[in-house]
Amino acid sequence: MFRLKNQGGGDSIELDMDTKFVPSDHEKKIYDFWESNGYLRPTSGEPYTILMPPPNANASLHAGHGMYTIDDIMIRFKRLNGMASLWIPGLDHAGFETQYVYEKHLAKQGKSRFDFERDALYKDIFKFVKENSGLIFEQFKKLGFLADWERSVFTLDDRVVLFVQETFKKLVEDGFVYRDEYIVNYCTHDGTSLAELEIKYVERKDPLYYIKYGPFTLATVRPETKFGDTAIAVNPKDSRYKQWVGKEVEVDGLLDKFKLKVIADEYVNPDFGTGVVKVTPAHDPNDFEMGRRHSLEIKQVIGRDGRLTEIAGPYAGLKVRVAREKVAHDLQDKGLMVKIDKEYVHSVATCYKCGRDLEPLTIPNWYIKVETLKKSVIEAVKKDEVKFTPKKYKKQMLDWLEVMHDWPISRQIVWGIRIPAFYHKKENKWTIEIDEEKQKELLKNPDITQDTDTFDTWFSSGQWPLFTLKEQEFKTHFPTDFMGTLSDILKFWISRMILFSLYRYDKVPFKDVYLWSMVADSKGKKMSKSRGNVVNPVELIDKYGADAFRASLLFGVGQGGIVNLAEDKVRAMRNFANKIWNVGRFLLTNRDSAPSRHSGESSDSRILNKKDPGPRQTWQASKAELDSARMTIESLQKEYNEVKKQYMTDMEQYRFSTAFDRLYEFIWHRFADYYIEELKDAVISGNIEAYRELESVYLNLLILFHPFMPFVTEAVWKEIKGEESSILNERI
RNA sequence: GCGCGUAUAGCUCAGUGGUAGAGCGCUGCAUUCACAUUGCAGAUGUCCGUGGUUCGAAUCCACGUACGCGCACCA
Repeated sequence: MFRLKNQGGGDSIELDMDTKFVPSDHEKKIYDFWESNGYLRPTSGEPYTILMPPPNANASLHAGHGMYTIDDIMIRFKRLNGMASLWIPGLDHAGFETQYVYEKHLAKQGKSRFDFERDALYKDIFKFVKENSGLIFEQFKKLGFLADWERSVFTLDDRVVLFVQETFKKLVEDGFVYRDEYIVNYCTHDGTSLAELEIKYVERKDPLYYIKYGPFTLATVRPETKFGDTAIAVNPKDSRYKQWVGKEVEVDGLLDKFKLKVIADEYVNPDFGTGVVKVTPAHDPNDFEMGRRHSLEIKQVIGRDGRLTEIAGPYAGLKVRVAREKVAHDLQDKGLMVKIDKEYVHSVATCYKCGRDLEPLTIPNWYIKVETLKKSVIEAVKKDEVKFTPKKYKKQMLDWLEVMHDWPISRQIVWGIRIPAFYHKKENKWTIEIDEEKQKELLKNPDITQDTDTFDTWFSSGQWPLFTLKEQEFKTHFPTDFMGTLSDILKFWISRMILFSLYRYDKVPFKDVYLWSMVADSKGKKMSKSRGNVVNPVELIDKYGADAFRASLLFGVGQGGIVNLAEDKVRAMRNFANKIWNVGRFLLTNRDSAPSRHSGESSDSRILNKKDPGPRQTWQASKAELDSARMTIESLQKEYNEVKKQYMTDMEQYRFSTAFDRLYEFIWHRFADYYIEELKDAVISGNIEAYRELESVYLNLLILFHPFMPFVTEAVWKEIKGEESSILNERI
């Protein structure tokens, strides 16, 4: 720490500023200062609003979260530009994710969620989440984030739940929701269906069985589903099979002989396998579609438990995988197996969470019809009402919107917002009721039950911008200004936020979307536990300081997207923070060499008041030396102005890395290495003009640089301007 | 298969129609000086390949190759 110690008569001033910037000596203290002095909340001025992408409530900081720094940079930058920056944080209940974590927690105690009643389980998870939440905000504070924590919104807050249910009700009333037996990808392990986006496809080698099927031979990887076949399909243009189309053929199954209709459908690729497909509408999405087109019966062979149903006769109760091998074996025994292609590579739908194969099953689900709703989203994106940075995401968004299908929003889990749909057994109809009193009233009728499913998490978080602001703020703060978030949730989240916002408020939720990419290891490889390359940001922050960590996410980062987090880089940034600190130290040391000091004036105004002519200059210098110093000063001024101009452009265009690199280069290699060295002799021997110029440019640089490295800039600012001052009160 | 992007020093990446750049790493020198978390100097490159446009291409264009991402398909 730096202190001016007035000893004795007060004339001898001793400098006591550490030769090194030690982050831990400053960061906590500075953050507390910001927090207790209201710097987390907006000042007066034009509103600038960012809604923080809500992290999972029970999450703790991982490297990817570091990129929230971008949002903080914008908040600080705009504040320094005189705007009323408001950053509203929040937490997401993250339905499936969190329940998954909780179930692992239960498993450790030898329990499973099936041991609990619905309400008890919900309460337990709620407690679990409450106990584990808040940690991430503390870590965000370590990173210096200037968010208004008191306004934090949790996606299970009462008013949020109500709002989300309201949206559902409105969607139902407007005819955008339907309930249907529909084929979904179901994880039999996690016990829930997943949306298209949550599926992870993996390439895998599986045997492709060529089996005899009536007069045909056909290829399948899933012989065990044959008990659910309700047709055989060929391509209508396939001359080989034309004679069979529309006829029934007798098939010798494993259990008995049965008759199947042969249908013609464009879906069938005549070049694949034998050009003949068995149609199992209950267990294959494409077959399901074909089944719809041809009004085929749906026969469930696999249950939600992942085991074969009684339709499978002797195979009933077997798990899918076991059944497959047994069926294949038995087919072979009966001479129905033509050949097995063991080299067949295909991609398999797996659960993104647990990695197990998903079972396409038919399950009743609430669906949102997106055909009409997405039109306005496409239009808004095309018209740049929402702008994307980097630009490539606009195209990606539009491409995806084109193929966006109806969205199944029911999840068979407890942790989430329960769907406010009530079923009348006798009348066989559904009622949507969001009023709690009326819900109780309904449930008094023994023939009425509430749907046990909850909404897909993205159904609620997709409405994030609609329930984070206060009612009256919609006039002044909406659309919000900036949405900085991870690129991999572009489709999950960004698209839905725009959709819901346009649906309910007829406005886009934000003007700019900035997508940062994955934070990877030093080699650009994705961090993963299995790879063992996961970097814990907290350790880096403790070791090198928050500023260094933040800066390392910006320094030398290309537009390609991947951010390499390398300890070397963090260390280099720590060194840079130290450089900034030491420039301040140099200036303070020499503040007192300026001989123009007179007792009645504070040191601040003496040095910083440019109007002060410094009349008592006793410095003796040759004219040549003076001229040389003056020329250097002019050149510094010019160079600084140019740097500032480019900085402003970079910042407005969200080229954070470029802005940072430029300042880094200028501060270190021009300002410190060149200008200070050039003017050093003059300063030391008392040329106050040179001193003032250096200090003035330095202070301005601190302001420009503050959004990137908030702590060190504030720390030096306080050294120079006093403990109670803050760089956040300055304007660029 | 379709679309998008990337390819530059040992590593990670900037960059520009006219002499090839940074950080880290490496080599040498300096040091009572704000900073050794420092400074100065230095070495290191078929700027992915091929062809084209041009007075001139690492830069623009085409094709190819490799990698990354998105989408679709996957019986």
